[in-house]
Order: sequence, then C-alpha cells, then structure tokens
Amino acid sequence: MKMIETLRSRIDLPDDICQILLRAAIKREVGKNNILFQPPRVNRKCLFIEAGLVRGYKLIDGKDYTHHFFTPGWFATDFESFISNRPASLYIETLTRCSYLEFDREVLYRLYEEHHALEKLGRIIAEKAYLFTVEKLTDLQTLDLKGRYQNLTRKNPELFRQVPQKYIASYLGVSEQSLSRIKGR
Amino acid sequence: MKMIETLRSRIDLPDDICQILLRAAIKREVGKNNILFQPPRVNRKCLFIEAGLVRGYKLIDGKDYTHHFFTPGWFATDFESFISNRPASLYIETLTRCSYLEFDREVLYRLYEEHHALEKLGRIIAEKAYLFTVEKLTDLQTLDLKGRYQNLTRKNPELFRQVPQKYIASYLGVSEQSLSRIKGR
DNA sequence: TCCAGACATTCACATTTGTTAAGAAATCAC
DNA sequence: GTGATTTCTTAACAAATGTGAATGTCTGGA
Repeated sequence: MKMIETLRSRIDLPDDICQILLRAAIKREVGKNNILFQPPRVNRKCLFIEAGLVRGYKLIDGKDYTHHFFTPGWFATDFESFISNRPASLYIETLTRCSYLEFDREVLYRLYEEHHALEKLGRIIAEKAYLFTVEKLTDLQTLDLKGRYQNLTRKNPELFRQVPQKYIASYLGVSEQSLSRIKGR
Repeated sequence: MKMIETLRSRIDLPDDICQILLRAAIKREVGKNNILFQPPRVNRKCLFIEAGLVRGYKLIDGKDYTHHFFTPGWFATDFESFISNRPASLYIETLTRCSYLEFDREVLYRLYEEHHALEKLGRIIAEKAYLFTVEKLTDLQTLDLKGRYQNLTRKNPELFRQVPQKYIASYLGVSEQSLSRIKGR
C-alpha cells in the first residue's frame, strides 16, 4: 500500500508537499518476528506500514496485552511516547515480513512547523487515531465478549487467518480460553 | 477557568491569534440538568468548559453508559460526530450550573485553514484527546474493577463528591451494585 | 413538615470470565 | 520426515460481575 495515495484519500496534498514528505522517509524491510521498538526507550520514530502486519503490546506483571494490530496504511509507533516524548510502554513487533517508511520525530515535527498542509495532516492522523481508539473503548464498555468477537470478525476477518488466537484474545480483553469458549457457538 | 491561559499552557499562541479565537466564541451560561446535545443530530458545536461539570453518555438498549466527564479546561462535544460530521451518539448534559464558550464547527475549521497556529492547536487538542482515551482503554483492558476504582479516586477524587455514583459505575464499565460492593473494602 | 422520587446498599442467585491443568492439533526447525 | 515447540481446545473449579428485589437513605418540592 503506497503512502501518498493512502494519505491523499484522507486529505488534499499538493505534489511538492508529497515530495518533501517522501524525502523525509527511509524505506526499510524486515522479516517476521522482529521487535522494532522496545520500552522504556522513547519512541522517536514512526513507521508507515506499506505491507505486512505489526503488533503493539504491553507486558504488565508478565502478562501480554495486545494493544493494536498495525495493518498497511497505519503508522506503527507508541503514539503516546511519540507525542509526549516520554518513555514508551509499548513493544512493537512484526508478525510477518514487513516493508515500511520510517519517519523521525524531530524531522516530522519540523515539517509540521514549516508546512501548514503537513500540520493539517498531523491533525487528521491524530483525529483518526482518536476515532479508532474511542470506538474500541465503547465496544469494551458496552458489549460482551460475544459482541466484540462478532464485531471484529465482521470488520477484520482476515486477521484471524494471520494472527495467533491468543493475541486476538488479549486484544479483545479476555483470556485465550474464554475466546475459545465463545467460538464454539 | 479561562480558556486562553489554559490553551497557552499547552501551546504558544500569539496575542492576535488569541483575539481571533475569542471573537469566534459565544459565551453562555446554563443551569444544571440541561441537555446540551442530543443524538442523532450532528454535533456542529464544541464547548470550552470554563466552570461546572458536564457528562457525556450513550443510551444503548435503554442502558446508560457514561462516556466522559467534561471538567473545566475540556472541550465538551461528541468529538466523533464533530470530526466526522456524522450523526451523534452522545448525549451531553450539565450536572451543575455551567459557563462555557461555544464554537461553531464551520467557523473553527475555517480558522484552522486560515491560521497555521490554530491548525496546530487543533492537532494538539486531538492528540490530547487521544492520549486520554488510550489511557482509559488500557485501564479497562489491564486492570480489574478495584484497580480502576483506585486509579480514579487518586486522579480525580472530587468527582465522587459531585457525581451520582451510578454514573461513575458506568464510567468504570460496571453495574452500580458492583461498584458499591468494591467500595466496602 | 411531609411526601415522592432518586440514589445507595445489601442480599441471593445466575451468568460470565479467570485459572489451572491436561491433551489434541498445528507449526517449526533440523 | 521427525521431534520439539507452540498453539488451540476442553474441562473443572474458583472468582468476579450482572440481575432483580428489598430496604434504607437522602433530597427537593409542595
């Protein structure tokens, strides 16, 4: 998934601005099961995923909580750490071979200052991240496990073919056994 | 709580920009137990709360889910509806007498276009909303009721003196009886 | 002051989910 | 292929939470 087309579907970007953005990025490829970011190191990069699947998770008291699956078109980073410039709490690892564009925090924020259009892009990305998160929060607050599971299978069916089920379970906020139980019906 | 001081604590704003922002706002006061926004009407306003307490909640299958308590310094709106210009799902009501500054969506977005500094302000507000939401989501995903309750009493103790407990219960994602049970220890 | 309505607590019981453990199934490395 | 490892399912039991009902408490209005 090419970045410029993706961004242009969300916001109008002139050609010269696109070139500036592309020149700020480093294209990388990496194999599966690589840890890209590790707490508590501050997250000074964000990665536009072009292909592959990336998982963000937290380790708390030895337990693994999946926070997000980054799919092509998303920026993979510990957004909390990236925004606030504070220590990260999110592990970010590839689940498959991935290709992505890497942006540096300082470079990106300088571009925000220099170009109003990129500042606007930053706003829209932040708004999009908010919308996604608040939807997930509402699901967790108002639906039982069955409802959340059905929601996810409807919105993102291919996830179940790519991701170990225990990760999906922790993403939905339950144990893997509970998820297995629900599936049986 | 004055808006300009609050915003300036988060971002550097020149005097002339502040004046432009203030001229776009309408100052209002309203008594307690008033519904300010009601679904499914699209939320075309957002309200900077200067004083008082506002609750945002959803009604799903007749059940009441508290989504957020807007305190002074916050913008009260159905941010989902406001951003996307789609029908709202959030009821917004005053819990106490309130004073606030009202902004119109079209006016505000035009100011974003006209002034880079306000676009940046919009980005930072969206980022802040994201940070708050993701923290609440992580709490819900990783803590049991006791932990979430203790978190809330630590972060916002005065809430318990101002808000009926059943609203706090639904805010924490449990029934009022469960919250009452936990408190007893 | 008194009453009606809203709110909080408590209980019993049903339901859901977590936990531990065991074994089956699938996947990976060699 | 084959063995080792990981993942998935199932079961039994414990713990947490939801539900409905009864009761007590508080509050605001007539």
